[in-house]
Order: sequence, then structure tokens, then C-alpha cells
Amino acid sequence: MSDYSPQEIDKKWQRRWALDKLYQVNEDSTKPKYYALTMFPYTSGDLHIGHWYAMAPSDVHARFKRMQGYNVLHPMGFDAFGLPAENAAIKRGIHPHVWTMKNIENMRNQLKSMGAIYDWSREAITCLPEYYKWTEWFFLKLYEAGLAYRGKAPVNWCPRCQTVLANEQVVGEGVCERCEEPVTHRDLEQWFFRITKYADEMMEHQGIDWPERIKIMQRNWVGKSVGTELSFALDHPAVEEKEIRVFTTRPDTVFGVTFMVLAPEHPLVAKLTTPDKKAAVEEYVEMARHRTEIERLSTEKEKDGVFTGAYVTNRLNGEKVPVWIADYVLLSYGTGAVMAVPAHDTRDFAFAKKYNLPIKVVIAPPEWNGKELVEAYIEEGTMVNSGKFNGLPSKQGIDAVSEFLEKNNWGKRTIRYRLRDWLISRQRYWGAPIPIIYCPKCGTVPVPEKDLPVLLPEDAEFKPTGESPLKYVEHFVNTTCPKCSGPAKRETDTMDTFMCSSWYFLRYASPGCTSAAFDDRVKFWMPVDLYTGGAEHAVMHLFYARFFIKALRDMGLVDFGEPFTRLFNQGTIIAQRQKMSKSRGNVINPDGYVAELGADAVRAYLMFLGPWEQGGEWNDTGISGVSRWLNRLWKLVLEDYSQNTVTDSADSQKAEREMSRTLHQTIKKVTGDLDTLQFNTMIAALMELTNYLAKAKETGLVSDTAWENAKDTLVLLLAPAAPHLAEEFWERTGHEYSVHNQNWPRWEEELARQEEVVLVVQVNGKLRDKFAVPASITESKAVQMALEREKVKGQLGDSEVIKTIYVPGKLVNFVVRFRPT
RNA sequence: GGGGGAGUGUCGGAAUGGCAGACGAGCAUGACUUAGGAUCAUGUGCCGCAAGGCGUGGGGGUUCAAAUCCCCCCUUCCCCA
Repeated sequence: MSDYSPQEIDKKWQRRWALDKLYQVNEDSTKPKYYALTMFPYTSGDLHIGHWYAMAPSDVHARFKRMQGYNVLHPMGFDAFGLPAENAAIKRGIHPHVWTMKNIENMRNQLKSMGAIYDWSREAITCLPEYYKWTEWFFLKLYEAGLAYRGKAPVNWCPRCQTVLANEQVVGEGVCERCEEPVTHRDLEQWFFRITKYADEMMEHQGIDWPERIKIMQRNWVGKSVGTELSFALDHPAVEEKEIRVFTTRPDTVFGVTFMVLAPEHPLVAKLTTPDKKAAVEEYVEMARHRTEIERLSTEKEKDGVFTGAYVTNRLNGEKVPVWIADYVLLSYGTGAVMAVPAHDTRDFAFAKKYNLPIKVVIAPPEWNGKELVEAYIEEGTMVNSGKFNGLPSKQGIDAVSEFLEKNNWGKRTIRYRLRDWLISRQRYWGAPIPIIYCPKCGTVPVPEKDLPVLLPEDAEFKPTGESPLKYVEHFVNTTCPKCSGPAKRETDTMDTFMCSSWYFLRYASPGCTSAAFDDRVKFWMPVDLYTGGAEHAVMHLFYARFFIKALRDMGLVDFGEPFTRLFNQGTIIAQRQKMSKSRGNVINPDGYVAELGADAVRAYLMFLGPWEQGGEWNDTGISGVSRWLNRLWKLVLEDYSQNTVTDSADSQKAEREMSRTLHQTIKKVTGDLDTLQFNTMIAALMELTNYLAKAKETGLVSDTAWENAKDTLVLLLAPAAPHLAEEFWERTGHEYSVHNQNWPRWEEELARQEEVVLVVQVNGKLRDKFAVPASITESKAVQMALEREKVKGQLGDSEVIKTIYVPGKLVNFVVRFRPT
């Protein structure tokens, strides 16, 4: 028997599988389909162990489903447009296309070394014209459907880099990720997708099996609040506006308003401020400008503000209330003004206390005795001090007051969302061009479908000017209007790369389709049965992809409304107790481990180091443990077995029964763990089986056929986790290629059942003894046997047994009262 | 501040109301060996000579029985503001 040399085995089988097209997928409908998708990687350069952590276990699951008889699609591709490619161009003078394709080449080879069942003939690369042609097409479709529009919007702007930044590039306390300059805002004409049209539907996750946490994040992201927008009358000589509008979810408390607060940046502030307050107000506005939003909204920080000297009138009761400014009110959120009800809002309460503003109770807590509140009462209660609404439960008051406000034209019930439309314009080169032409005569004209793709010109210059590099490529910009054939100009912004990743799963299902973005094969494969990836995409990619599919559904292009039926988020893998990052220099590259210990050891270790959803720490001694296990397996499976002929057949029958039981129990455990993606305990179960079989081999009690059967079962169970080693075993033990085309072993409940169980005996819930009994033992027999045990007798003494608890096959618990001695 | 996780031996973790610590790492002792970061065997939660007692971040509760369910607190990670 030769030694286990994973390097050779890896290469040998990877070559063979590729040659035989073993993992090529077709739309064979004789088997149930299973679409297992892993989020595709960004083409950053090389694959680190984090990528393996995302991909190896999902490959194991896909392989398992394949052996279970499903027609499995488990594709791979590359998210290839994006900023880093452009930065590389600026920094090192390499063209983004060259940089990206080189990275893909490298990453593809690394991926191949993992031994996954990716069908490379279905690969999708988002930066190639054959792909982004259809990304552009989707833009046109959304435009036709009225879901794409152009409008002015503030964008993040770094004054030092002279460039627009994506939200993700604004880090920490609002600074540029590259130069750490504080980011400012600029107003630019931008393209948006009307994702807010789907706000309500985006909060629903009916019929899909997603982690609660992600669903909650998405609901919070939509941030629906039902309330009323109402106005306060303003009568100020210097101001045209005759009212200030506020939004509240608690119209039942409007009678309790004792002041109003404007955001310091509110356009009315300068006009409203009386001369005597001017200095203080200006000073405060200046100070607020230097605070971050986090500081401003933190409830730990004491709220401060200043009085403007102006007043507004509460229309419900005619009371004049002072107008303050405070930085806990943000202009960007809501109307930039809030009505303050200190009695029933925590922040308003603190503010009122600090500045000695009146606190007027309008919602009486149950059994309130008219005393001053020591803290804001935010719960429901009975309306008081509220004119004709007095005595009404506050819950009904919300409707009653809203109705009254509406009748008088002082307000309107409104639903407000935190969700904003999706801004897809990027002032960048390395993305799919927005297929729009601006004609002086015809206005905004979409590029006709037949003219797609709008190709990215190769000869752009990458200066960080803050404008799209395409703007300076004259042969790109200058074009003719598709309508009137007059001279016209192209849109020079490109699309957010999340646009590319919002439909790539459709492309995998339609490889080679040149006449459309996708074809009927999508009907066969979609929706994705299991989607796995990091949770960081909760309110970005996963959100956008859902929106996309809903929009396509409404256009009649697909017949389902959710792209991903089941979602699972794996955790993060860390190194040296920290997240891996290039700057920390703790990035683990899998290549060295693969070269030394083989792909199977890396795969198995990643599964074994902890629960997949928790992630964990990479650790060199940990992988050596797994590697040792594979070496032990090598010996166990390939060394000759010889039955110990001196044993009688009763012993050997018993041993065979036990072995069969262990096998069936392991099949059950491993199958269950693979279904629920609990890879760590699956590997542990396989290790246990290995240890068990090693002992059985030594005793040599079972027949040759029983041994062969046990070995084969082990190899089959191992096949998804360690595909190379299992294939080698399969060949060397004389089976027909390939192990990966075999059926997944089934267990029989009858054979997995224990014949003997260990019964635990407790006295008053404390463990006192345990002994083996037949699994079929009756309650009375079990109790009787327990009472006869010496240790139990000693514990019980002459005390009185009040109650006996029996859990079948598990334990007997005697509840006793000790006699006083 | 709000929302969501997590806290168990020396370490990664297992057990989701019923034997706490599966599996692996580490450590210890022994075997084999010229040698060992190899392999094999045995042991390994803590206190105790033992009988026994204690033990799942801390405190309280429910239960015959709690790592697991409930309440309060502490620590920590992630997301949002």
C-alpha cells in the first residue's frame, strides 16, 4: 500500500472529472431539480480562505443533493465590474479589463483546485459585453416600466480625491476610505430605480425560508411608519411660509406639544431667528455642523439646543409654542422639524428638563393621580387635557385626532418609509454604461434594443476628476439620436455593480443564450433552492435582487416573485483573533495548504472548525488534526482486512449487528446534518465511524462481506466532503467509476435502533447510578431494576418515595422525602 | 440609543428540557524508534486520599429535572441610526 499523497490524487481526479465532463449539467427533467447557489466572488485578485469557507461547504451540500438523486445546478462566475479595477488602473497603469481578466484566470484556477462540481460551461462574467449587454437591456426594461427615472440627488464627494464616492466608501465618521478626508455632499443628476414602489412587498417574506435576522434587517431598512403629517401655523413678518409641517406617529399627543424643534440646517432657521437670538443660534449651527450623525442622535449624549425667539401656533388648541433648534433633529430625515411632546417622548422629556420647558401630560397612565411625571410616559393611556378628545383611549385618539386634522385641512394621514429609491448612477468607468442618449430635440431617448450593447470604450483616461471618465471620450459621448438622427450625447455614467449581480443567477440557467438575457431554461431551474453567502449583503445585494425579480414578474418576464427560496448565511473566518485583511497582513491563502495537505483536508477542516453560520478562527494545528484523520482513513480503507477465524459465530453475529447499527445511525446523522448544513457535527460523526471501524478491524469479528459493506458506506458518506479521496478509495477498492454517481446511502430506522440503552437513575434529580438495559424494557421493570441497585438503595435509605418519573429508554428519577433521623 | 447574535474544560466546539464536555486540538504517561512537530495505546472539567462535593458569564425564578424555558444584570460581536 502506497502512502496517502493528496497532491497526486487531487490532480488525477480533477483532470479526469474535467475530461469526462462529469459535472456538466443539463435540463434533464427525469430528476427533481435543485439549484444550489453560492454568491459569486468579486474579482479582487486571489481567493483567500474566506472564499473557500463560503464555497467548500456549499459544494459539499450540492454534492450531497446530487447523490440523493437531484439534478443539481451549482454554478460559479465572477462579479467583475467595480471600483478596485479602476483604482488599479489609476495606481499602476493597468487597464481594468486586463487586470480583471488576469484575476479571473488566477481565481478560476484556485477554484478548480477546490474540486467543486462547478459546471464551467455556465460561467458568467459580468464585465464581458455578452453579459453586460443584458444588464443594459434590464435597464431599458425598467425604464419602459416606469421604474427608472432621473433626478437630482446629493452624492458623497471627497474634496481631496476630487471624486464621487459610493456609500460603502464612506467609512467611520463620514470620511473617505482612501484619504480619510471628511466627505461632503454635492447635488448631481442621477438615475434612480423606483424600489420604493415595492416597499411594502419588500417587507414580506412569505413562502421563503430565510434567517429571521435578515428578514428583520430588511424590514427595518424599509422602515415603514404609519402616522400623520400636520402643520403648525406660522405668522412671521419675514417669512413667506405660513406653516411648518411635522410628521408624527403619535397624533394623539398633539395637545401635549410645548415646543417645536427644527434641524439646525432647516432653511427657515435664519429667517425665523429674532435679532437678540441671532448670535447664539449661529454659534450653535456652526457647532452642529462639526458633529457626526452618530453623536447627534446618541441618546447617551445630553441633548442641547437654542431658542430661536420665534413661535408657531398649535392649531388644535391655539397655543403658541416656542421654536427651538437642536441637532438631534436631522434635516435629511422627515421634514426636518419635529413637534416636541416632552410628557410622552424620551428625548423631548430630557430636552424640556434641561431648558425648563413645560411638560404637559395629555396621555394619562392607568391610575395616574395628576402628579408630575418622573420620566416620559410613552405607553398607551387615556387622553386628558385634550379638549373634546378627553377620556378617549390613546389608541383610538390616534385615529380621532387624525380625522379631525384632515377635516380641517391641517394634516393628512401618511405612510412614511425610510427606504429611498435605489441610486444606480456611478461616475466611474468600470461598469455597464447606462444606455441613454440625450438629444437636444427629443430629450432623453433610450438606446434601441438592437443597438445594444453600448460598449465601454477601451481608451478612457482614469483621472480622479469626480466625473465619469467616459465624459472625455469624444467618440463615445458624441452620437446620433435614435429618433431624429440629429447629433446627440450619450449618458456617461455607468451602473452600480449591484445591477449586474441582481440577475446573474438567471444567466447561469441560460448559458450561451445570445438572443436574450435568459431563456426558458430559467423556468426549469428557478427559483434558487438554496442561496448561501455572507450576511453583509442583507440590505444591498439580497434586497436589490428581490426587487429585480419582482419587477420582472410584473413585466411578465418571470413567473415567480422571490429569487431565493432558502437563504443561509455563513459566518466569517478570522485569523489571529481578527478579521482577515490585507492591511493587517493576516490573510490566509489556501494554496499552500492545498499543496501540502490536499484540497480534501482544507475542505474538511473548514467544515469542522465550528458551526458554519458562526464562522471561526483558522488555526494551523486544527487542520493538522483533520489531516491526520484522512491519513488514518487511508490506512483503514486500504489495508487488508482479515477475519479472526477463532471466534465463534455467535460473537461474530453480534458484532455484525452492532456494526450495521452503527452504520445506519451514522447515515442518519450525516444525512440530517447535511440537510441542515451542520457540517461540523457531520465531520465529527464520520470521525466517530472511522474510530469505530478501526476498533472493529482490530477485533476482526465481522465477516469479509460485512467489512466491505461498512467500508463502502463510509466512502460514500465521505464523498461530498472529501471528493478526491473518496474517488481514489472507490477505484482502489475495485468499484466502477465514479463514486460521485452513486446513490446516497439510506438508513433503516429498524436497523439504527439501539438494542440496549444506558438507563440513568436519579434521586431528587441528581445522578446516582446508570446501567444497561434492553431498549424494550417496560416502565415497571426499569423502576424495579433501579430500586435493586446497590448505589440507589444506599441513597434512598428508608426515605419515602413520593413520585417516580420514568422517561422511556432514558432515565428513572425518584423524588423522595428524607425521614428525619 | 435601537435591533439581532454569542458567552460551556487549557483551546475550537458537542449536547435545545432528561448522563454536561461528543469530535478535534493541546497536555501527561507509556510503546515503537538512531531520531521525531511521525505512529500507536492510556489518561485528561475543578476540589478531594477517598466517600463525595462543585461546575455551562453573574443573580433570581419555573420544573421531579435547566447549558437549554422566564426575569434582572454583566461582557462581547454584528447591523442600523
